[in-house]
Amino acid sequence: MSTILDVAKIAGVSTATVSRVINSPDTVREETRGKVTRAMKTCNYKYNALARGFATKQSNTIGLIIPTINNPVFAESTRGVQDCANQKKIQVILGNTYYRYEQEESLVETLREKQVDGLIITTTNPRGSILNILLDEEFPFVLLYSTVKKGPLSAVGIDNFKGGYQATEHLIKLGHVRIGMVAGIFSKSDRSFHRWHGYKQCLKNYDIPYDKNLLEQTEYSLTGGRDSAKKLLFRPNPVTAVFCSNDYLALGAMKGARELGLNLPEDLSIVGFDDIQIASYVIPGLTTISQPAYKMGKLGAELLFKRIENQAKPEQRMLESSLIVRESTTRAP
Amino acid sequence: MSTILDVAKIAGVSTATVSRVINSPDTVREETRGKVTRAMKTCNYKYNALARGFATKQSNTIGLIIPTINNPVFAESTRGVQDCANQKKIQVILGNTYYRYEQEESLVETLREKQVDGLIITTTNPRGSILNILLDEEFPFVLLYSTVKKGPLSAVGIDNFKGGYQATEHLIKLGHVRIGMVAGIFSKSDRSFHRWHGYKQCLKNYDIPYDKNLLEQTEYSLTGGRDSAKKLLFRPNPVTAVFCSNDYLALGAMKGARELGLNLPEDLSIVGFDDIQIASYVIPGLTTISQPAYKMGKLGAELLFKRIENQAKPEQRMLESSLIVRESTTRAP
DNA sequence: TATATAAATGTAAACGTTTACAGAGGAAGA
DNA sequence: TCTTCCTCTGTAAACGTTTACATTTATATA
Repeated sequence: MSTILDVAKIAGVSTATVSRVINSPDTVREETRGKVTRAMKTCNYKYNALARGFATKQSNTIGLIIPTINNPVFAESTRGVQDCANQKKIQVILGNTYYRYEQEESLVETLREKQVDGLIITTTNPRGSILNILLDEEFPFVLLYSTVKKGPLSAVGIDNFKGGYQATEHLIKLGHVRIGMVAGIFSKSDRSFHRWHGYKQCLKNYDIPYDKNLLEQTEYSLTGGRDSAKKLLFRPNPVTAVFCSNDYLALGAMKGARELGLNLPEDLSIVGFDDIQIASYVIPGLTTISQPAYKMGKLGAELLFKRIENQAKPEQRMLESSLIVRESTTRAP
Repeated sequence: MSTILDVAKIAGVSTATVSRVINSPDTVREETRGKVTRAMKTCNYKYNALARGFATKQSNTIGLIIPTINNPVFAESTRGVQDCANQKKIQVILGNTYYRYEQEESLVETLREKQVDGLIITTTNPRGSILNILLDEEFPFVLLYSTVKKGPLSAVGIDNFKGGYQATEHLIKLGHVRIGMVAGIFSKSDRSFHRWHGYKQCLKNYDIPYDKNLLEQTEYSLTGGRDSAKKLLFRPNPVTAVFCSNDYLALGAMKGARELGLNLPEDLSIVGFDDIQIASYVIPGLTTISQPAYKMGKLGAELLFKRIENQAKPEQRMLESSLIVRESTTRAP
């Protein structure tokens, strides 16, 4: 592989000049520039961005840490991050934690060793120690799908409490009283925890006693949703509605209910969370809380770059989420 | 940030020794090793993998190029690649082409500048020039979801022709004659092209005349599937069954059919392709051709690493795909 | 104890850029 | 003509590792 030095020799200039035609062409005389570009062609020169990164201490690479790319919501925000980064000629290294905090820690470490310029993290545990370490060492990062609303760190998220509240209120207004919730494992997803809080608070505000037997916690998966829904339907005095902490759980719940011979939505109303694309294509269409995943990723990336570039102040951004009513919810029997 | 040199000074050894405790601890005396590790702690040493990459010309990074992470199939194989890579302490940089070949070319270039050790590509155009360039320059890469069956390049894929054939045969055996196909744009997806060939060949083998009006080509999306299905249903002498080139199209087609008031599967049988997770959770369950996406990613990565490590011979691997019959297909009316 | 061998460590160059600084040359102003 | 100021280019050090080779130290053998 040829280097800048080879090019320089062929063109009869110094390496500095070659570097300049690459990085700031306007500072070199047109004639010289021509010589250099021609020399590049003749020796089939390939730029070495790694060497540049080494020299400048800027890798032009960021790390993106998410629970799992399998979840369409995270896939969507990943696109947002990538699209924003690629515009700036920055690459993104992707890592899945599978909702395991140790994995998150080790990813952060590896990515920092790789000298990423910054990190975008959908954390599994906002009170974990890595975030503090990153803060202490003033390493640029921003939280995605964040539940933190203030403090010295950059974050973008939605109001999960409100989302949970809205979902529950919608069901209550349809006359439901036995409202179950299928949630993620709280220790693995703070978001789920906040949604549950919204659910609880809403019940309280409408004078419906909270029944802890109507909470099922499970892995974020279709099967998890299916099995949990079945459990809730087997309880004495079973639920007539469930609020699921995400759409995959909700889709699973639909399946579970049908496997028990129920008609949807007459026998069971279901609300999801996320508004993934497929939610509107399923029958009955899934009522859900929509959150702007792509935008979240894009905004997160923008925030990060601002932070990397001008040491901007950390800020938290709350995006709008909203209830989308489709056919999976109906009046209580 | 402290460097190996700082550590060396504190520990009273040379940088070579420090490097050795990092890379081959067993070659340094236990006592020295102790001194060094302690020195690392005291100055909070952080390893610089970028510098290493620069020195060794091995970035321990690979590039993964896919059409779009939005498609669950590609998300799944991305996981396969990542899981395999991370085991080897290798990171993966992800890039989406959005089915645009120029984007693919530019991604390859950028990633190579970043000195990735190899590439895994789900190409949009197997006859494009980049592949040949990569081959010429002996750059390690492997094709995923590949349609090439022989030649000097590494590739893993399934038999798309056979898949298309099986899907069609299934419909024919159910008595369908007016069988439409909703495919991707052939110039953007060779896979779709091969599936269509399988479809055509099968019709021929069963003496059903091929009607070019029953082919709809569209973007790979839910909306694309919906709109195309509607078009096919509005044809004179409309279809009683459609074979869709992927599950998203099929899910879209379901929606389209229902929007026209049809009952599924009685009025329209639908076959998809991919067997994405949601396919079995939808009502009616989607009959589809399953392909082992995770395995494909994993195998692709393994092949790549073998190639990087021991200059192994290129090889093509064909994985098994199979027809999964669910409820979305039934006898012709 | 002397020698041969093996194990542990050090020396210094190399990897391919960038960039602060210096220098050359030319134009413009006095 | 001399000075000043630009514009363009060159020089050389720096970035943080690795690694071939040389050297020292320890161990085994006679």
